[in-house]
Amino acid sequence: MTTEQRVRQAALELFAARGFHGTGIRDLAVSAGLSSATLYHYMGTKEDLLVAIMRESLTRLNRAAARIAETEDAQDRLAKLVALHVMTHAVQQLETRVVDNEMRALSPQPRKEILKLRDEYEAFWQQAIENGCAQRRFHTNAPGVARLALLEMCGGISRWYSPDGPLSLDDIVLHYIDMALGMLHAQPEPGQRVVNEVAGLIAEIWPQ
Amino acid sequence: MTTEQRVRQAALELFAARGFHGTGIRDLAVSAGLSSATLYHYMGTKEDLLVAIMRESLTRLNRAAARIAETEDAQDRLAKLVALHVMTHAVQQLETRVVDNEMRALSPQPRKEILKLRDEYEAFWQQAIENGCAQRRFHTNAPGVARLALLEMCGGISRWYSPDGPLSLDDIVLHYIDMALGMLHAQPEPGQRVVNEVAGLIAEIWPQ
DNA sequence: ACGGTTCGATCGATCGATCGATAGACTCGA
DNA sequence: TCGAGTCTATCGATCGATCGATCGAACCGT
Repeated sequence: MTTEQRVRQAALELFAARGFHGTGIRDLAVSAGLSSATLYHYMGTKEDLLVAIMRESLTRLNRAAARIAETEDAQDRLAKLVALHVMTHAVQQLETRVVDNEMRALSPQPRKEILKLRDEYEAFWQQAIENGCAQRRFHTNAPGVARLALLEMCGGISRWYSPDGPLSLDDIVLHYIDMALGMLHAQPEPGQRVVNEVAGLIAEIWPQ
Repeated sequence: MTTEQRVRQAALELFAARGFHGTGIRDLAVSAGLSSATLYHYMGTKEDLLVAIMRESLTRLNRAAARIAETEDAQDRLAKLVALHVMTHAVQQLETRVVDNEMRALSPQPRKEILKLRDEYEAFWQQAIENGCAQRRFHTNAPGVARLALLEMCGGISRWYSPDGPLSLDDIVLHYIDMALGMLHAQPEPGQRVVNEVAGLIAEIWPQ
């Protein structure tokens, strides 16, 4: 791992655990194994570091969502979005926690950029829900409320998921798909096929 | 409004908007219309202020949930919990944002106390869900996952609700009840009666 | 000897918290 | 009624610590 990656990783862990304002430059330095001065050889300001973390996370999410948006079948498409959101919020837990909680720490200019990326992502959900409603596969009078409720429900997993829990991530994802389709009064969806597909997509977009 | 209440209100607004670590003593003082020294005549440490806000919010929530727990009918009981959670997270938006986001700012001792209150509250949900499953009114293989998903879904409203939105709060609550029962594959529940009941309960426990 | 890395020392600003002082309101014995 | 003593509320000044950030000098592989 390069030094820059170590800095990034340290920032990710500390921002997720203590928040942006709760993390000092010296904390970052200790965690990355550098002096606080050397830190500045690899990054700009502390805020630049935060923005870079958020930008990368949201950009990848959007890339994945754009691929999923090609799916024709309404249930499949929503199920894939749910799987993507739940799996990334579980596995890329630190990134998503930072994205979801530290938006307010951004100054106006970067905030605008990051908000645009987030809105772009939410639009994929809105389209998927409205598409399903138009096809009479989903039934809700308030697709906007449904979108917000779905996103909060699926994203919340980043607050509690642990790989050591009693259920496998696949099982959890299947439950979420079931609950999401239930929320929209849609026919249930077998699911495991969808989970496998999305897992492949994630492996492609979040390489290691 | 007493000075102490003004301090509390200023802290509530600033902690919710900028976070605990993002709020300085001098910010609090300006917002409360006092000098930073006078602030300490009305409060202990900054953390004491945070703990007091969290404790009051969670204590009230538990008092309301305990009353709802007396409800026999499973659908009614869950619908009431949903209504309570959604309405408080919408109306007492600042309090609930602070409770949900600033837990990590607490030092170990107060955190223990606050976590206990939160666990107490979540137990009411767990019991309501398991009770419904035992009566074959709800259908899920993972009541624990359902509880977490429901709480995140219902609590997320504190991130976006505004009284100026297109839907009335009552309508939103009805949608949430519908979605929650859908998630558990339960029979739908008329609902408005439940909303009115819970609104009365809230008015009793959060007086103004 | 050169360029990419590293760091100790330090900058001015701000942090949470405390100090002593002061002004006013109330209490109570003379 | 007066004055001494007490209590509450308030603030300017300031404490030591830490904040984010910068500097010049030293290090090191080539």
